[in-house]
Amino acid sequence: MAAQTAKAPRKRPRQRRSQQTVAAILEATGRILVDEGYDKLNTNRVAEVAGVSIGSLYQYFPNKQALVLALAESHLGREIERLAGMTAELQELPLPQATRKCIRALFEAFTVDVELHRALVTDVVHLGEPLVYALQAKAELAVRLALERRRDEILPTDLDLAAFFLVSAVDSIVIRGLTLAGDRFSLETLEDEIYELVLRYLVGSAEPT
Amino acid sequence: MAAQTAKAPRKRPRQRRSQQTVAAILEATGRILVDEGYDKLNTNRVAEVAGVSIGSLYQYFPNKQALVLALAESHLGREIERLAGMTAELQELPLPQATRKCIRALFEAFTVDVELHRALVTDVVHLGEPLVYALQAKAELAVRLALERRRDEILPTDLDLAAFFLVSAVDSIVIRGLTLAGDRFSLETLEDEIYELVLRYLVGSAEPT
Amino acid sequence: MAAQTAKAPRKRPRQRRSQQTVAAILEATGRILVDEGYDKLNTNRVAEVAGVSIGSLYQYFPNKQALVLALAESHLGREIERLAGMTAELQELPLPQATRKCIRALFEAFTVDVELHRALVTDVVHLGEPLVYALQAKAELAVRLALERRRDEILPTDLDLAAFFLVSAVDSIVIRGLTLAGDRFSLETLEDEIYELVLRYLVGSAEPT
Amino acid sequence: MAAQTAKAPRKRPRQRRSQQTVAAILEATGRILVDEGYDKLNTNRVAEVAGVSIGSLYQYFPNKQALVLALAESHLGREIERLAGMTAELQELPLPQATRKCIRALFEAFTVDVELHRALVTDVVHLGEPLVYALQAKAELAVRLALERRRDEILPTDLDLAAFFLVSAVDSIVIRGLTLAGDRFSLETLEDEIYELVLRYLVGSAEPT
DNA sequence: TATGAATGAGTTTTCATTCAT
DNA sequence: TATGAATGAAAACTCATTCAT
Repeated sequence: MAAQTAKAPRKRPRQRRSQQTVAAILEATGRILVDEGYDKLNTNRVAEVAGVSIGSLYQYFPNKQALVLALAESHLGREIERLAGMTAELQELPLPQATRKCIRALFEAFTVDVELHRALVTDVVHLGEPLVYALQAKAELAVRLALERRRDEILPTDLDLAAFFLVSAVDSIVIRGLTLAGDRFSLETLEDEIYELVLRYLVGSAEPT
Repeated sequence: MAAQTAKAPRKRPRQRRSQQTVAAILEATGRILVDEGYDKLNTNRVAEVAGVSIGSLYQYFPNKQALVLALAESHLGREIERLAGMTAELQELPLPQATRKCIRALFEAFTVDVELHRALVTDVVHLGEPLVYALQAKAELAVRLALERRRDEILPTDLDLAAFFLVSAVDSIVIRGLTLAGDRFSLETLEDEIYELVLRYLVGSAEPT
Repeated sequence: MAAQTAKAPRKRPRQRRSQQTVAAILEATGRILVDEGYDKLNTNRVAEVAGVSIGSLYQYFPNKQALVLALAESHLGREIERLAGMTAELQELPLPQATRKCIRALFEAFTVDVELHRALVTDVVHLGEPLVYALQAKAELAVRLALERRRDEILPTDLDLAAFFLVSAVDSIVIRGLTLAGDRFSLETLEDEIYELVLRYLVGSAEPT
Repeated sequence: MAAQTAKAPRKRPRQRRSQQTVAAILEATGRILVDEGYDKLNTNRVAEVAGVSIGSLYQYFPNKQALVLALAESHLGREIERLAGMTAELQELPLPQATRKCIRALFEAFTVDVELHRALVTDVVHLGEPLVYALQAKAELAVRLALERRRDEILPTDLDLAAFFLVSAVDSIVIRGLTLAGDRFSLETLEDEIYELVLRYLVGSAEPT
């Protein structure tokens, strides 16, 4: 997993024109990643698809990795935002509803662009470990906060552990449900069963929403 | 110079020396994959690390993909064997003990070489999806069989779904527990909590082993 | 994208600000040349180091060569001026004193910025050969004039040759003394020994100044 | 003058075939350097001229600089050998003859392939500073040894300084004589005058060989 | 006049794969 | 069978220069 090359973007685009360029580049990257996979992704191709010169690409991204990383950051970042926005209202609801809401939000976040999410999560994890870690950490924090407020209602006592478990289990089930087992279970089925899993883990038995 | 598409190993090594060569090549592949990632994996380097000539490598593997695939097959295969051995005895035990045993087996299977497991499951999915799928399927099958016998004792009714859930959740928690959160929780803690998670999911509450 | 061949600066900077800009650009060029060598010198970097936009750079210099050439001209020009100032008074002094004075002048001229001098004389010869040649020629002329007046006192008969020898030897000893052998000999030691060398070459033995 | 990239050759050619390849590459490098200059030198061109694939070039040289450096090493190395071979017999001769012989050897060494020497010494110094330094050091050592044996016959007392002076002066005069002043003085003229310079520096007056 | 985004030809470099020995 | 030199298509990356703003 070692990575010795600089991965940070090269320079921030200041003018409107250059922001469009960067956007076009990232979009092209995503498109290629989704359509053809990481193996087929190369900078020349990206530039071409983005309708931008290869020089422009290198003006903003020092190398291929930085490019993919920036895309991941931007995409996962948007997902994180979505989840974050939810934290507040979670506090007010009773546990079952909060759980339900949370799971649905997660689903929606991942489903905005499943294909891209999938590509990033499978092809690119090895680049974006820190990102994945950050995403996991953010999610755990939110969950932990939610759990703390209900410390008395729930079974788990080590809340760190519980948060880690919930995030890991739910996230991976969603991803695998959408990838490996993409055609075996419907989204609703998955969502409902995750709800059961979580609620039983937390309080021993699930009640209808 | 075009890449062939054949993916099967070129010939079965019959003699001892050949087997050692193949083993060395696969080991080198694994090491590079774990230490430096798929991006840095290239056949010349593999040959060098394996202490074998590039010509010899191509004697046994028609192309790069076949090489990586063979590694995945070999490693995941070993994991599958371990799990398979478990199926029989699971049937006889009461649920809690069976669960305990099952979790421990999964744990041990994945823990043989977590890093490699992780590398294969993340970096290489795009090549070895069928393999990863097979592993997951094998595991699900074992779990499913165990669940079927206790159909009446447990809450989930869709046993396919339940098996999918259990395998996915446990697998991912193990992987993340050992990698992302490697220093936050001990193996025992993880194992115990997984036990809780599973048992509650299955029967609503956990009892001591 | 083809490189033009025009080598003259594009326009004379009339206003103060322009002059500052040009100065900054030349200074940056010199700094990069000295610190990192001709290979690493590129116009974008020069502009950046100079704190000037690349567009401005091309406002004053039609191409990269013109840039480097302008630097060489400016720097070597300053050296030439120094030497020129010396010519007159050399005539009046007796040989040993004239020699002493001459060496000191050369020394001072080359010592203003040895590193830059060296960089220009080594890295850039292939561009600025005419300039280096001009410098050498100017120096030779001065020396030659001084020798002519003492034609009878000195051993060498081919004064062209002698002038060439003296300038070459002194110049190179100064440069190498300050770079390659920078820490082996002090400036005074070098100057004194050059004096010996020159005087013996001219009259067969050196006398105290 | 900073240089951060690896400059050492990549691997030693073991088989006869590969030695030929390396030789062809170096020869092509030299040819291009002489005919078109360092600016026009590029790896593709070198490979093409050498009649070798670009891949082969990179098998032996990690980058352009290493390539040029290897050429310089090989060429200057040959020159050094020539000079070194001379050291022994120098000891036996009387000073004037020894001097004469030494200068002639130097001339011959540099004249084997003047054009290449020139190219290396002008275009490439900035890469090969350590080389130039080594060459200078070797030469100084030889001269110093020769001077020591005649400590009583000569004027200079600081033999380190004297050796440094002689090597610097003679070397630079030869080089400039062959480059800047290439058409002004004949080789014989140069050689004779250098002889005068050296001998007068050493003993105050020159005698015929 | 200044700015800096954009260009793209030109170079460098990699690496899967072949093949002579 | 083993070796490792050679190949070259393809990818990565640079940088002098232009031009819209």
